[in-house]
Amino acid sequence: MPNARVLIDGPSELVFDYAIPAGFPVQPGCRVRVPLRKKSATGTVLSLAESPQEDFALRELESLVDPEPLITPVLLKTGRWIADYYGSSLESVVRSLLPEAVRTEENSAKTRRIAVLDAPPAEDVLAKLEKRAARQHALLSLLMHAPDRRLAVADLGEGSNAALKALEKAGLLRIETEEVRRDPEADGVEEILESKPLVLTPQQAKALEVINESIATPGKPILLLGVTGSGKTEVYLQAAQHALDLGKTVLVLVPEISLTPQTVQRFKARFAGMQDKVAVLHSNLSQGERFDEWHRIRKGVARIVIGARSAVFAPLPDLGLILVDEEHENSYKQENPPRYHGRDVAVLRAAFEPCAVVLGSATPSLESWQNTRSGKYHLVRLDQRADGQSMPLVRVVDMKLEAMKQKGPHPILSDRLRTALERRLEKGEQSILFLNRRGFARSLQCPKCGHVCQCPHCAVALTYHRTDDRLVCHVCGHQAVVPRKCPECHDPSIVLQGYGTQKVEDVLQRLLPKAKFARIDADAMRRKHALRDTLNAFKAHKIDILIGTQMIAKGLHFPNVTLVGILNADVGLHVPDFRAGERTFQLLTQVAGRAGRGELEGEVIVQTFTPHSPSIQYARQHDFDGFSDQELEFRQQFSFPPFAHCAVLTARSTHERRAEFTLQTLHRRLLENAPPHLNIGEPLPSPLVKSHGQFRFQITLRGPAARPLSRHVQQVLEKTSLPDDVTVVFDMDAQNFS
DNA sequence: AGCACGCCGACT
DNA sequence: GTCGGCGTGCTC
Repeated sequence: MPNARVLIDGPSELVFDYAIPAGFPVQPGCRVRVPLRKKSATGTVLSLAESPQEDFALRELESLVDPEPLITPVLLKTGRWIADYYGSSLESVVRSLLPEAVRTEENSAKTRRIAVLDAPPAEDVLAKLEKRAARQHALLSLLMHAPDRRLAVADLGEGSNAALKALEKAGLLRIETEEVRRDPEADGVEEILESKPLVLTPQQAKALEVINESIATPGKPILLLGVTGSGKTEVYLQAAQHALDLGKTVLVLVPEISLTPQTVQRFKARFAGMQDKVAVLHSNLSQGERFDEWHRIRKGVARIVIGARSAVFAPLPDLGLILVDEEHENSYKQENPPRYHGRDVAVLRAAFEPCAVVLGSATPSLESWQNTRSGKYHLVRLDQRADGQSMPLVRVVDMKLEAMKQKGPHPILSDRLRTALERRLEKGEQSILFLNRRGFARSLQCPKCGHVCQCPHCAVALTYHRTDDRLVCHVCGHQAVVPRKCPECHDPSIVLQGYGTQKVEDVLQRLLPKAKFARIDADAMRRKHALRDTLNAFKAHKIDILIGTQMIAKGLHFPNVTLVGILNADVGLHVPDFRAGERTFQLLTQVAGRAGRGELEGEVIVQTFTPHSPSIQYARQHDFDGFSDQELEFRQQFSFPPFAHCAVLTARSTHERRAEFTLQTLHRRLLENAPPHLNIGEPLPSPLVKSHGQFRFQITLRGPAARPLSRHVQQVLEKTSLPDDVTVVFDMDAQNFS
């Protein structure tokens, strides 16, 4: 007799075997109630194991929480892989596989009561009621004229309850309950117009053919490298249609729902006629909505799921195709346990299912790119824009020269960009200005003693926000009042240094008083629907110039935009991260791709203090191959990803010394019995030494093989007991080094 | 001796 | 997480 191996809910990572009472249809992935000590607990069946001989009698499962397994075998297998590879607890993995809203027993489908009239009542009955029970008579006549002779009880108005009960008792009507979907999109004001498939270019058609073949017979993952404007989304849409036609389901992953509204909208528009077959998963769903969407997916009612990272675990049956849009985005990496990479999990799940998987990007990650070079992935290219337009012309402006010309240390706008903006205004065309820093000024600095106002909890300068006249920490959100004089030397001439989106808006408004501006950044978009409203206003040309942070970098398609200005392309280039160059190249390419997407030709102006950096020059030429060639050479030379796996072990604590000491202890143990070719870095302060009031130290590890690296670190962590006030975090395949 | 309190290990 | 065993230390 096999037993059920059960992971008990709760933070304690308990795995126990239970005997299965006769007649219990238990399978792996089932939710069960089990006896634990004197109480009962809930848990998840991980596997059915043949009796492991123990010296005590196993206790029996109490009951099945759900009649069928909630986790499919493939997802359970994927979950085990994640726990092992990323060194995360099974508990955290199951939490990802089964959202809180699904696991909580109190949650259930929402129902409503319906009054049903099976047959119209006899005349004499009606006549009798009319005299003696006016309310009952009114209800009956209402129902007789209702569609299908059905009405929701809730719609019958207050005070109908007694009458309703009487009618039910008399057998004149029935009360049914039916499930109602809590539709996350129900309050969506915007009308979605159904779109028809477009005629594909030969390149798109070829790409679609390759994907369709893979849907029929899953093989290698496909990397779809399509330049900005090449029509990747149309290929996605038609591939999705093909999978649906074959009776299969489709999973679409986007970097973050709120940042890619247009991709989501285009899917909704194409499949508008089948609203109930499209499910959208994102972090803003209420518990009830998430419960309903999840079960609609699991039951196979929803055939297309669009969602961010965590949607990679959507329990779709008959999965035929996974699309990972903007696969290079680092938001696919989860920054809390389990620290998985959504794109990598998608590739893994596709292999387990098996189904087709397409990774799409104009600027693929070097990891995926290297996989096409080694033959692990299949490469499909779209190197022409779908509308036949040429790529926008990119001009680079050296801001060192501009600073000399304008006789100021940090000019915001070059003459060239300013003239270009004016010309767009005259012609009635639109512009986008990109600046990767929000707020008004980067920092507040005293010219006398050099003191910079810093966050008391984090090792960063506070940013001045003019709208609320406060200093704000962009790491932890701490706010402070603006000092009148230098807190250090009491000099009153303390001044603002650098600039952010708020200041750009301010300066431009004075420079171009006739232009209409809007700003898109985390501060301006705090209000619900603010982003959607602003984008719609921009689309309707109620705004001439859009100023934004990276929120506007991707996925936006505005045909009337002919100018894109990148104000400071250097931000992000000089951070201590080996991916800095890659990120800058990706960002510049993505932002530049917003220009010239319609009939009109696009122009991009890039302002930089380092005009000759490879990231900027290759982006200028729209040359991904050139960039990746030289970048891969550098990565290979120094054994960085994609030629090695890179992980970070961080210790943090409010006590600086204890965090450092703990990490030193771990470092010593890591050096013992290390697997071959594992490069273990020295314990060093993190680039962001202090954050949220905690001091952070880290060790970087690099090795040719992922498993030996991950297992070695896990073994060391297992045998090392940590002080209570020190938190240690292991981040496998880390994307973020600060 | 009797009991409150807190630590720690086990829980199938 | 939660239960209970057990040692400590204080009181009757």
